[in-house]
Amino acid sequence: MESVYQPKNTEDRIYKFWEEKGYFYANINPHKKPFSLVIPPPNITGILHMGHVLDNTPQDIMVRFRRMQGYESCWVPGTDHAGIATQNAVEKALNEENLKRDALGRNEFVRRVWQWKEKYGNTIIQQLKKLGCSCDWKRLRFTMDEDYSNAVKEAFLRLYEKALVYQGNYIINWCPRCQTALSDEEVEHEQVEGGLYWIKYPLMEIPNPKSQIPNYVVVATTRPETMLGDTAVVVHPQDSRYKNKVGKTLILPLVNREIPIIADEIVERDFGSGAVKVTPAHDPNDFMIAQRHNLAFINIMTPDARMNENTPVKYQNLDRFSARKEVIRDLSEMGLLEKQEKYLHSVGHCYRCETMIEPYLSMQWFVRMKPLAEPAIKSVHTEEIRFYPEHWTKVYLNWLENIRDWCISRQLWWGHRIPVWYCSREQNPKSPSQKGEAHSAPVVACPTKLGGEIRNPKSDCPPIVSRETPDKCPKCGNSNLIQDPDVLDTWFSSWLWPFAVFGWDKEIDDLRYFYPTSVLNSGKDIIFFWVARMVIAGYEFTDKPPFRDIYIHGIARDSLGRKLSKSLGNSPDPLDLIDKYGADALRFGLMANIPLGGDINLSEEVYESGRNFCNKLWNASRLVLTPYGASISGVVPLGTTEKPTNERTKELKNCFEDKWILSRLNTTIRDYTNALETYEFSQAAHIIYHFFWSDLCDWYLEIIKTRLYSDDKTIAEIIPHLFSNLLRLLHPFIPFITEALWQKFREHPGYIRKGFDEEALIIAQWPKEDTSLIEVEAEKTMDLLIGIIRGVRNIRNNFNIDRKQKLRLVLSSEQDNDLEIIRPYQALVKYQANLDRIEYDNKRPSHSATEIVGALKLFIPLEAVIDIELERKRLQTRLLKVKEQLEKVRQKLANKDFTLKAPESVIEKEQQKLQELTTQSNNLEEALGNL
RNA sequence: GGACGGUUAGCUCAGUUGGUUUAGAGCACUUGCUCGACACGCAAGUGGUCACAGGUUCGAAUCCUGUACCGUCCA
Repeated sequence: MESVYQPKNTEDRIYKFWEEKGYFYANINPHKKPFSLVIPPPNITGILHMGHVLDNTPQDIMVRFRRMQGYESCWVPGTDHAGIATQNAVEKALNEENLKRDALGRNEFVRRVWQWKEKYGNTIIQQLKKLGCSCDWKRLRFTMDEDYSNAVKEAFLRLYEKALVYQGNYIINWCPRCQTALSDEEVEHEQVEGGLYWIKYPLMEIPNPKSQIPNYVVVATTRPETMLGDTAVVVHPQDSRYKNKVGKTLILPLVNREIPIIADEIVERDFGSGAVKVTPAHDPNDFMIAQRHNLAFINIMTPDARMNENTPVKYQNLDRFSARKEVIRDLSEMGLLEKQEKYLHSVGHCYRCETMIEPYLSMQWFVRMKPLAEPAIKSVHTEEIRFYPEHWTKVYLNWLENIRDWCISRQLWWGHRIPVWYCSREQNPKSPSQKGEAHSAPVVACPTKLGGEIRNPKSDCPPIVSRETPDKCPKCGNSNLIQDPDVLDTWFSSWLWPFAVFGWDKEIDDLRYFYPTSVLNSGKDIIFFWVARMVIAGYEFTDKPPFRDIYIHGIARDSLGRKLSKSLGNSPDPLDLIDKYGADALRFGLMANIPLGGDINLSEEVYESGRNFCNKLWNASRLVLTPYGASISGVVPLGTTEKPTNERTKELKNCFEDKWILSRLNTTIRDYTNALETYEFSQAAHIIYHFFWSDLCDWYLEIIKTRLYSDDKTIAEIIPHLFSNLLRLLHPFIPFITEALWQKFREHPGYIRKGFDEEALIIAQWPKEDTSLIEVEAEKTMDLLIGIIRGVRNIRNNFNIDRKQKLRLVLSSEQDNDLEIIRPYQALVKYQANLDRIEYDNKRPSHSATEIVGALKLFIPLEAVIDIELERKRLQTRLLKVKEQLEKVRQKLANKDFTLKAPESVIEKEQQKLQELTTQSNNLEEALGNL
C-alpha cells in the first residue's frame, strides 16, 4: 500500500464494480421496507456545479445509509427539460450558425432541441457518477418522456375539469428578451437606482386667471415612458390637496388624450405628490384600479418592449429605455417636467436572462392556487410532512398562505404543449371575443401573434380541452382547429415528479410500493418553485403527500460569502476538485463543514480537510493491514467466526483499552446513526471524525501497537471488528475509499471472515449499537489516564525534555481511590508517557515539576535544575484559572436562594466541584510554595 | 414596508427542553518533533465580558422585551 491515498486510481474502478454488480437497482420487494427518493432533476443544459454537489451528496448519503440498513432503496434520477433555459441555450447555439428560431419554424426548432438533448442532455448524469451517486440508473426519467408528458397533460385536464385551471387576460410578468410570460416566482426583484420624475398634467378647464390654484396636477413616476398609455390619474379620496379635483379632466401631455382624475384608497398619500398616473396595461396595481373604475386598457408596447402603434408616431418603435429619454426630453422642453430626483426602487428581472421584466397585459393560462394550497398547509400542521431543519416550515407556510394564482403558459416552443384547441371559424365580428370578457373596458391591443401563429382566433366556440387531439369543433363541427401555441411552465411538469417518475397514473405497482417517497432533498432557493408545488400536486393528484421529510440545505458560497457565479469566477468546477482531491474528499469536506441549514462558504481548506481525513483512514488501515497486520495473519482466529461479531467481542473485552474502545464505538454507532436519521450531516461527520481520529487513531491504535506485534489473539479479533464497523459507518460519506479498503481487508488472510463477510461494502449491513458494551466508568477512567499522560507530556514539552528520555512519575492524591483506579493501568500510562516507573508517594521529590490533574498531583523529578521561573509562571497560570472557577462555585453555594431552591443533584454537583477545585487550588499553591 | 434567520476564539461554525461543558470543534497561530500508518502527520499550547441594554429566575450563551448591525426571502 502506498503511503498516500490515490483516489484517482480507485474511484472509477470502484464505481464500475458497483454498476456491474447492479447494486443500485431497486425492485419491488414485499419482504423489505422501501426507501425512496427522487433527485431534483437537473436541467439538461446543466453541467455539474457546486450546487449540484451540495444537493446530491446528502442524497447519496441517505440512500447508501438506508440501503445498508436493509431498506429497498430507490433513488430515481432524471433530468428536466427546462423550457426557457434550454430554448435559450439552443437558440444561442443556432446563432453561431447564423440561424434564427423563427426562420427554422417550430417543428424544425423542436427537432433541433431534441437533437441537442441527445447530445448534451446526459452530461450531468455522467458527472453525477463521478461524484459517486448511487442512483437507480435503470429508472432514469426525463420530463419530456412520452409517459411523463401524458402525466402532465392529465394533470392539466383534471385541473381544468375542476375549474382550477382557467384562461384570462391579466397583467403578467413579461420577459421582452425571452418573449414569454413568467410566473411571479420567476421574477427576481433587485434594488435599482432610478429616477423619480415629477410631471405636470394640465387640467382641461381653464381656471380663473386670478386664482392661485395651478392649472395642472403633478404626478410622480419612475417610468415616465408608460404615460403614453395612461388612462387616468388617481388620488386618495381623503387627500385634501386633490379633493376638489376629483372628477375633473386632464390632458395627457404628448398624447393629448383626455383622462379623468379618480379617487381610490389604494393610493399612498405620502408617495410623490400623492397623485398617481394610471397605466392599466402596464402595471399590476393600475390594472386593478382600472378594473374597479372601468378605465380603458391601452397597450403601448410590442412584445419586445418597443413603443407600438398606440403611441404617437415619433415614439413608435423606440425601445422602452430610449422612449423614456425622449419622453423626458420632450416634457422638459414643454416645461412640464417639474423635477426629477434619484430614487432607489426594486425592479423585477427575469430569473433566466436578467432582463428587466415588463408588466404586460395578455391572455394566459392560470392555476387557481388558493384551494389547492389548503392540504399543503394542513400537512405541516399535522406533521404528515416535516421540514429539516424545522424553521423552513415558516417560510413554506408564509408563501402558501399568501399564495397567488400561477401563470402557467409560456410563449415558448420547447415544452409540453397546452392540450387546448381553438375553433378557427370566424364569427360575427360584433360578438364579444373571449379576450374581451376578462373585463368590460376595451382592450386596445394584446400580444396575439407570437412565433407566427395565431393564439386566440376570434371565435365564439369555447376552447376544446382534450386528452386526445380533437378532429372537429364539438360546437360548430368545424374541423379546422388550431392548438394553443403555448407550452406549460416547466414547473408545471416538475411538480408531478415524485409520482410521475413511478408511472402515475398508469403503473400502479411501482407507485404503490415506492410512493409516497421517503424524503425530499432540496435547496432553500426552490422551496416555492418546486417543493411547495410538489406537495400541492401530491395531495391533488394522488391524495397523498409526495414525501414525508423535506431536508433543506443552503447554498454554496465562496470564502467571502458571495454567491458563486460565472462572472465572479469564484465557481470551482467540481470535476477539477474531484480530480485534485477525490470525490470522497469533496463529499466529506463539504458535509463536515456545512452549517445546519445555513449556506456553506467554500474554500480550499474544506476540500483539504476531506482529503486529509481520507488519507488518515487509508493510513490507519495500512497500519493494521501492513506491516503490523502481517502478524495478525499469523494468528489463528479464535473459535468459530459464524457468531455475530458483537457477541464475540463481548467475550473478548478483557483488556481495558479494548473495553474502552468498544464502549466508544457503540456510543458512536448510536449517536451517529441518530444524527443521520435526522439529517444532521455535519453533526454526524463530526461524531465519526472524533471517534476515528481522536479515539481510534490518537489513543487506541497508539496504545495497542505493541500488541499488534505480539501473538495477541484478542487484538486479532478486535481490530477486524473495529475496522469492519468503521468502514460501514463511513461508507455513506466516503463510499469509494471505504469500498476499496473493504476489498483489501477481505483479501487479507488475517481479516477474511471476521466481519468482512459481505462481498461489497455498499450492500453490507449497517452496524447496530450494543448498549451493553457502553461503559461510562471505563470512559471516565480513560479520561483520567489521558489526563495523566497529557500532564507528563506537558511537562516534557515545557522543560524541553527529550522525547526519548524516560522519566519517573510520582503520583500523589488525598483521595486514595484515584490511585486505586489508576494502578491497574499503569503500564498503559508508562508506555504512552514514556516513563520508566510510576511511584505513589505523597511527598514531593525535590527538583521536580508539578502538574495537577483533578485531585491528582503529578511530580516529575528532574535531575537537572529546573527553570524555577518557567515553572512558577506555568503554575501561576493554572492557579489563576482554578481560582476563578473556584470563586464562581463558592458564590453559587454561598447563595441561600440557590441552596434552597436548586435541585439536590445540582447542588451536589456544585459541592463536588468545590471540593475538587479546592484541592487543585491547594495543590497548586503548595507546589508554588515549594519552588 | 412585511417575514424569516443570524451576531459565541483570528476565520468557519457546534452548543439539544435554562444547571453534565469549569463555553467546545475544525482551520489558522505558537513551540517542539523525519519516533517503522499517516508532515494530507504527531505532541504540547495560545486564544472567548457568548453583539448591546433591560427583564424573568436561586441560576441565562440558552427564555422574554427592546436596540444596533448583517443576511435571505417576499411586497
